[in-house]
Amino acid sequence: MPIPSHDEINAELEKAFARSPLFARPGFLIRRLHQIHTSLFLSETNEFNITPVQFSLMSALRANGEMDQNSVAQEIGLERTSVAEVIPRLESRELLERRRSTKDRRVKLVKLSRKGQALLKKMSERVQQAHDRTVEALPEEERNLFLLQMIRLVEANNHLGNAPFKLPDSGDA
Amino acid sequence: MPIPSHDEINAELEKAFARSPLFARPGFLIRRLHQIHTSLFLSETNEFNITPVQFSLMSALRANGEMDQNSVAQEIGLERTSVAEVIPRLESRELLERRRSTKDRRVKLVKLSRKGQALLKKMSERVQQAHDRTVEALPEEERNLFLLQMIRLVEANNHLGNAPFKLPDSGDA
DNA sequence: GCAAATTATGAGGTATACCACTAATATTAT
DNA sequence: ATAATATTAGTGGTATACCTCATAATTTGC
Repeated sequence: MPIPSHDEINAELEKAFARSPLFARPGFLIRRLHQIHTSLFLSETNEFNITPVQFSLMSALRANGEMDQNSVAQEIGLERTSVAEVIPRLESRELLERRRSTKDRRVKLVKLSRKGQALLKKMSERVQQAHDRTVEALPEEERNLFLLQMIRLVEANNHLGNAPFKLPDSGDA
Repeated sequence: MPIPSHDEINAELEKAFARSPLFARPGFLIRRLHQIHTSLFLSETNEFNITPVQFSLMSALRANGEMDQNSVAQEIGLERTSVAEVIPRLESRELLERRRSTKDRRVKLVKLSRKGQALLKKMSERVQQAHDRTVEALPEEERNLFLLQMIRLVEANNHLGNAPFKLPDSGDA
């Protein structure tokens, strides 16, 4: 099945706008997609009691090893102070370890604990499921284009807000 | 300019994944898009001191007239208790009016005040700008397809967004 | 060498977003 | 008629997400 023509797209859009005028607003659709993905993620991984952001943070630590908190924030595109809230929650569950840098005593270095590594591994299949299910309703041949479009939008606007994330190579995540 | 071929899409995707492995995760991209749109919305409309959700709620009231709070929640795809938090904030600014239904004394009916209507009108151009800028980086001929894809995903998973974990038995509805 | 600027982190505040529980009212089932 | 159930709304709790301000440590400018 090919990607639909402009005429088909526009006809479908007209019908959708009739169902709800909110469908004409990208921001509304993005908010709903965010809710939906979060819901899928939590239901897939509920036995582990980990949120999407917590998982992203731990993934970044697995890929980059020990890091200071600002670098963590840049790796996952999250505001510095939000990261400072997430880390203690994971630390109290002994999924992370923290220590003061001896070179720069302002810096707190964070790394994954063995327990954290093990948890990431156990969760990975379920997490992949959650991401897959998020875009499952699109015809397969459209999914990659959709991903690419989201990437374009994120990269084009990465500078906005206080949580730009670092684009240059970041290993695995 | 036509929509790119599958080969072109896949080549671009490979390059993007090399820039950041997080780009392979729909959930990550959606979270970033949500941050980006929120940032655009707030910077476009900062003189009015209204959030995207507050604007959606007021828009629903403009479209539907007086409603009970549950209906408002369903209109904008927001959890009932979140709506119950947003409404008092708008009410205290006299943008909404609330009264008890005489027919069913449990129900609180909400509607836009004149002040609320005027504010919506004054904001509308800026809000449109925020939504436009969110998808501006896509080639024009791809924007409608992108919108339609988001609509498909939202409609296909609409049952998940409002209350994840609520009804373990159904799976539909 | 030392004040000034910068940087890393944290604390307090506001606003979604959701869950679990409660209170009040309405509906139903017997 | 009234006890059981359902519905509407609110409260308190947790977790993003971001802002402003504060604190401590480093770097810089002179």
